[in-house]
Formats: sequence, structure tokens, C-alpha cells
Amino acid sequence: MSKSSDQFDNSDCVCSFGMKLTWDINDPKLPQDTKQYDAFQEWTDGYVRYIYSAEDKNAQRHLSGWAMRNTNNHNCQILKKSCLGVVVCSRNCTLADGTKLQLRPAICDKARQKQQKKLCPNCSSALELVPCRGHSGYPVTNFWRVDGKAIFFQAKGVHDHPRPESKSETEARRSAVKRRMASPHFSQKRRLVEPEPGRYHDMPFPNIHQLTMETPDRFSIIAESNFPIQTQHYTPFQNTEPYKFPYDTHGPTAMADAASPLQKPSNHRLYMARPPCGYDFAVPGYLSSAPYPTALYKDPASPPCEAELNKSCSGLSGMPHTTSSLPNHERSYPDATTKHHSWKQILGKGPYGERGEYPQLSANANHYYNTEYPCRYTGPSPNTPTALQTIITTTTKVSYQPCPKPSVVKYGESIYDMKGLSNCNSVLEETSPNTYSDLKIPEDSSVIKTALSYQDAVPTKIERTENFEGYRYSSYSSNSCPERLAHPYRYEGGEY
DNA sequence: AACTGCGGGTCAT
DNA sequence: ATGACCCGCAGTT
Repeated sequence: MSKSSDQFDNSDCVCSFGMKLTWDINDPKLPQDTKQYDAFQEWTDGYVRYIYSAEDKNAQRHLSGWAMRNTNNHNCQILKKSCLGVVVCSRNCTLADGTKLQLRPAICDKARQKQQKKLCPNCSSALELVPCRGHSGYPVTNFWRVDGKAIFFQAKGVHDHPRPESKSETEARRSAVKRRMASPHFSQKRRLVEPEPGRYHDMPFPNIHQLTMETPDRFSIIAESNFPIQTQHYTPFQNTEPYKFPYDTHGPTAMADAASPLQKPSNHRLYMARPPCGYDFAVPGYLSSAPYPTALYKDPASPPCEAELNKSCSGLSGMPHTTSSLPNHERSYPDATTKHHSWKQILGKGPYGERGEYPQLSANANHYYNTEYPCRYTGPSPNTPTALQTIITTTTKVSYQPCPKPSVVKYGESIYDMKGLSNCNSVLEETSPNTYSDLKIPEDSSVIKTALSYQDAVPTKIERTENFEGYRYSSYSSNSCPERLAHPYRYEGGEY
């Protein structure tokens, strides 16, 4: 198609295979000549497409790290699932060991209702379901379609909330709890959070399984730190089948192998849970502290980039990225229902509602975003204007043109230009900075990085949406290089 | 008990 | 027509 696509064809898989081909889940005919499949992606995020082998067990099960529930789209050909978000402590309390509670919402409606009636095991305040509004105000949706020997996957939207426990983590935790319960030595006390600082960090690979196995029921341990290094629960890059870890008995060694080189240096799971400020605000810390901050967009070893980022982003937040000082949850807080309702009102009503474009923030909306859901939206910031401009530039470069009904072409083209961001696999392995330039990634990585502040800047609803989505497509349309890449920039909330 | 997929149905755009 | 969402059913884990 485009020259860039040719490049991709020639290059060593700089993006997911699915992304290389232009298709949409709704296409009457999907690519049939698939000779190469994508490795299963547990934590897809953004507008991505993958083509899995029909043999892939995880794909067969339509698994996702995110809590996705089935959604009837009246199309038996395509299975549609929408994200349920994440369950957190309504007070955003910090566990004794500096972690945050980020539970996986029960998929079953009934079970979820029960779940929400429970109290935070740490502070006994209510649990709160943070709904996913990453797709134009609606939950991120995943589409699955079996066609021929392949399973086509397409995701729409960018999760605007922290990750919950993955399914495997939840399962592991449950089974662990069961074992404990069954054990005569089991002590109820042990089920409560036991800080043991450093405990997890001392582990070679303090993966969630280990954590959850040792921690109380219902806990998803997300270490909080001033170094909001974002890591993926398992493997950020599509190397091995990360999702298998939970089922396999590989243990730490396997984790090590699976972990990306970038991931290793850091303390795993040093997520910043629900940072006080939005999107961008986690970036500075992330960038400054992470050993591989800008990796995805630029040569990982590109200090200027980091510095640049720090500069541009830190100003945005106007707050330390350190986590929790935020009183955001300390304020009196409407109950989740009310809150969400208000959100719905904001998005669901009025001219902006439906499309979910972030409406011009009314005082209300602003309040909502800034305080209750700081992660979703950040109020005006000093650097906003600049950021806006940058973003627009970016989207322009990308040439992404939002379309109500994603057309293959539009999709493809915009993605092609940027998808070099994906597949960090090859990028990492090759460690070739040139890869990026060859891929036409915006030289100015800060462009993307600063894009976070975009939200505030975009003047109009439409622009906002378009730019935003354009940005999304361009910046992290690929999940192959998942979280590390994507999250720092977008993440407003919690994990990073 | 909870998960998962299916499909009938409603509602809003 | 489309998409989001609710609900119940049934099979599975």
C-alpha cells in the first residue's frame, strides 16, 4: 500500500503482523494468506489488530488481561467484548507496602455486584469500580473473529484506567487462597496485607503471581513508588507467550526469560497507582527514573529525549509524580454510583456525550476529572498550548483521519506510519535506533510524549477526539510494545 | 459460584 | 442501521 507499508514488509516485523495487513474486523473478507501470526497479547491497548493462529489457546479463549465482558453485537461472526474497568479502593488508600488495590472486576454481573459490596481489605472503605471509558467515552471494545486458520483480533479504544489483575493473576491468587485456607497453618492474619517492605522487590522477579500468592485475597499488588516505571505484568513484548506463565510452572526463570531486556533493570511492578494527575503526569517520573523511558520511540539510550520529556512533561503536571499524596481520594467522595452517573451524564448527554468526546469541561466535569478521576483527565496546565500544538503536528504527520466507521485504508495508512512503535520485540532485539527513523516515527519523540497534555488543549470536541485518537493510533497503536511505551504517555491513572 | 458465549430485547443516535 | 447495554439461558470451569 503505502511506501511505509512496504518498509514494514521489508523490515523485520516492526509491527504486529496483523497491523501489517489492512483489514477491519467487519470486513466481509479477511486476509486469508496469513503466514505469520502474532504472539498472543494479553494486554492489548489502543487501536490495535492482531492475527493469531487458530491454534493459539489464549486466542481461542478470547482472553485478555483486562476484564472484558461479552457484549452482544448481534453478529455471531464477531465476538465483541467490552472492558469493565478496574475495581479500586474508593479512598485510593495505599497499602502498607506502598501498593494500590487494583482488583479485577468480576465478569459476571451478579458476581460483580457482590464484589462491589465488599470493602477495601486495607482501609475498609468501599470498593469502587472504575469504569473503562477509553473508547470515546465508552468502554474499550475487543473483537474476535475466527476466519480460516486465523483468529482475528481488533481492539478499539485506549484503557483509561489502571490494569486490574489479569485473569491468571486472579486465578492464581484464588487458588493460593484456597490452599491457604485449606492449610492447617493458615492464619487469618496472614491474609491481611503484610507489608514486609522490600520483600517483593528483593525477589528476582517479583511477578504478580508471587505477589498475589503471598498477599491477601482480593489484592492486586501494584507497587507504588516514586519511580513509576511501568512494566507489564508479564511480558511487555510479544516474545514468548506471556500469558502462559500463570499456567505453566516456569517460575522466575521463565519470567526472566520472558521479561524484556528493558524490563529487567527495573524493579518490576513499580507502578504508580493512580497518580494524582492525569496522563502526562506520570511521565516525568517515569522518564527520569526508568532505565528505558523513551525506548519505544527513540533509541532507549537517548538521554536528550528523556531530558526533553522531563522538561516538557514535568511542567505539565505541576505536581510531583509521586503518588499518593493526592488527596484526591481523601475528599469526600460521592459514591461510585453517583460518580459514574455523573460521568454518564457528562458524556451521555448533550452534544458531546454520545461520542464520548471529552466534553468541554464544565466545572462539574472538571471536578470529575481532576479529582475523582485524575487519571482520566487533567486540567489545564501551563504547557498545554505547546502540547496541543505538538500533538496536532503529530496527528498531521500521521495523517490519521478518524472515521466513524474505521476504514481499512485509513486505518492502515495511519498505522503504518507509526506502527514501528509496535513490536518492540524486534526493536529491542535489534537495538537499532535506526529502526525508528526508518519507520518514520516522529523524530521528535517528545511530540508523542507531550501528547498527553493534549486533552486539555484541544479546543473543540471534534478536534479533541480526532487528535486524540489520531495520537493514539500513532503513538501506541501497537501493543507489541505495549505498556512501556504506551502507558507512560497515556496513563493517567494508576499503574504508572 | 463464576466464567463464557449466545441471542432476544430495549434504547439512543 | 448501528452501537451500547440489559437480561436470561446454557454449557463450562
